[in-house]
Amino acid sequence: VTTNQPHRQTGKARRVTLADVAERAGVSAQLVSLVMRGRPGASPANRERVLQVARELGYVPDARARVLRQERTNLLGVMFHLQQPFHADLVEGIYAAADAAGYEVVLSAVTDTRREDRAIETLLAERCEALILLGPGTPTRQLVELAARLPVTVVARGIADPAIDVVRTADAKGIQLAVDHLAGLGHSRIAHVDGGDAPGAAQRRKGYRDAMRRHGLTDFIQVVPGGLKDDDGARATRQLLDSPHPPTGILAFNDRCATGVLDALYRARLVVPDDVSVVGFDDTHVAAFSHVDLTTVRQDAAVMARLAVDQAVGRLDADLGEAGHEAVVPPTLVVRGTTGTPPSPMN
Amino acid sequence: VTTNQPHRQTGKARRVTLADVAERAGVSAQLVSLVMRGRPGASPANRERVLQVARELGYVPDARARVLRQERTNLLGVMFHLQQPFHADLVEGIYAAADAAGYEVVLSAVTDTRREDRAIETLLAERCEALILLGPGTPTRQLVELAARLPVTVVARGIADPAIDVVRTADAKGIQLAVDHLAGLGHSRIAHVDGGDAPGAAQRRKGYRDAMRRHGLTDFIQVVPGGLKDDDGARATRQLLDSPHPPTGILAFNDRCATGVLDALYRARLVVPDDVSVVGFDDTHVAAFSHVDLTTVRQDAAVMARLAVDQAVGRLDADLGEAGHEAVVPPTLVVRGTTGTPPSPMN
DNA sequence: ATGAAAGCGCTAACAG
DNA sequence: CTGTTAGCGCTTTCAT
Repeated sequence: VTTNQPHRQTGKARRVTLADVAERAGVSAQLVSLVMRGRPGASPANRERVLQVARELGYVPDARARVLRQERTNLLGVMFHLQQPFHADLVEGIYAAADAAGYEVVLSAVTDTRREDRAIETLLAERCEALILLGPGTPTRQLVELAARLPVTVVARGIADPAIDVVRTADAKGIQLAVDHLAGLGHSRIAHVDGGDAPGAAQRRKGYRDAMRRHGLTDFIQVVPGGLKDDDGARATRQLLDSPHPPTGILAFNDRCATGVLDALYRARLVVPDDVSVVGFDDTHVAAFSHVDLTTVRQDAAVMARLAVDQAVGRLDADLGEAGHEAVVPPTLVVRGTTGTPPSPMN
Repeated sequence: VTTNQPHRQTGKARRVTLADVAERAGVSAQLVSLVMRGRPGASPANRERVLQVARELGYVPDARARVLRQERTNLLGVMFHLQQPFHADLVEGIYAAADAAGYEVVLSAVTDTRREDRAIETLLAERCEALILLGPGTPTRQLVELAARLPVTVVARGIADPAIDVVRTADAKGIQLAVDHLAGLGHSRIAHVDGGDAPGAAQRRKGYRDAMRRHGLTDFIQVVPGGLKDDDGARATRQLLDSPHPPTGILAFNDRCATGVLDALYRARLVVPDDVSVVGFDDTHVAAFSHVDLTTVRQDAAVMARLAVDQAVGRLDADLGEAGHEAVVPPTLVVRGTTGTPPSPMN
């Protein structure tokens, strides 16, 4: 039934409450509460009647009052970075997993003008029972303090503290896959444009060095300072091209960095993959863009999201004990069009 | 002060309340409330003392209880699509603008598994005073019903109903800029890969046709069915290349569609912009990726975000009257590397 | 400048 | 199956 009031109400318009529904339906408030939550304890006739009236009145239960009253809030707080495509994939998975576990998700974004501490504070104020932090840059010390208040799961960043649960990709393993792939194609001069102090960067550097050694390519190890953005990749690549023996293969810290690498190569009139092969990391949809067609190391967002929710819910519902849990998700290599055999097979 | 309890509390651990702070500080709860909100009415000594105790106890005010009690909630609900980069830009701007206007932002994402109606319902349950919906696909009829309950601002989709406020880019104007640009370079065969029934698609189609006529290119008008994704652009492009007189310029519905266009051209061994020029729409950071280097029509997310917040807040705080407001933001053309003079200047 | 009392909308615990 | 009572943590109103 459409209400025919003046169609713009003021912000102060009174909300339809549970009591309104009860009165109109001629039952107690308690009964309405049960019906709205889909709990047993109401006769079919009454249930039907209540739902009918609620619909008529446009009643929407007040989530805030509900949470205030309940012992448990069933709220999972998620902090994410708005400008990271990979976080969008994770949040999507978290919504699904939380739903399945019977939890609500409260989102709090980090932007240029809204820092992580602010985002976390909001989540605490909203009475979240546990926090899932995506790629936090907050110092470990502060995260540990936070974990003394409520369960904290960190995703996509390794934290070596037992107070905190972690879900991360096996970064070293991922970059090893990339090295194996290029070495298998016959590449020797394989360079790594790193991620500085970004989450996972240290592990990827180490994984790169180890893999190179395993392939007997110790002498060709070359790590240049990069970063998370395309500019970083482009800058690093120009530096690589200036060296006496430029690499025939480049492993970028992430996909975005890799696009910068591709651009710098392109501008230097080099052909990918004929002259130089390039591998990214993440498999964001940028990589899948057919125009970019980037060979990359794929992180499985859906699995990571589910594991993060499992850990948080596990702390809340079951008793996972005191020790911190670390879930390491194996990455996979997605071979696309930016990798091939090196120009001269024998160096 | 670090608490030295067993470091993982259970989910049922009691929260620190305002009353706890009051007791510990030896003052009334009311006084603590004033101090925490930074309102006048407390002596400097007491204020200092309360803040000190609050910090010691790790007290965080309960946003839900606060909202429940207050007449006004000062909450702005924002629905956005998690997988749309342009929405991320908008949300970022909305956070900033809301902050400046003294409002809190409640985020509700739309994903593959979480539909728009669910996202909106959550926002209502959270007691948001007004809603800002980014690129909603929800039928106009339902949006109008919603607007009978609370102020609704729709961003990036034109709604022709006075009940709803709208902020949108001047889509027709944007595509006209693109046509002007290509025509100015000497192009005649300029085709448009459209967006079907996506928000703004109809306006862009019309803008394209009008602009072509103005340039005396009526005979060259060619609209092919496209879509929002790169696959759509690639498919449409293959269709264009099959025609007897393929275009020398292609206007894609958006940046992502344009990357598909670029890919199809590339695979057909055509050189951009020497053989064909391509223009996108949105100026998402994909476009700015130096590797893609796409000439595109830029929508100003920051301005649109501020206008959306202004409209919502205007409805709440001031009285903007009953009429729906429509803010149309002028787009700008960003010329990059995918456009140039056509292969044969004449014809 | 400070305190006491009431109540926001809801659900938990109990009584019928 | 239904109704009553109390109270979640906070802010408002009124009194001091």
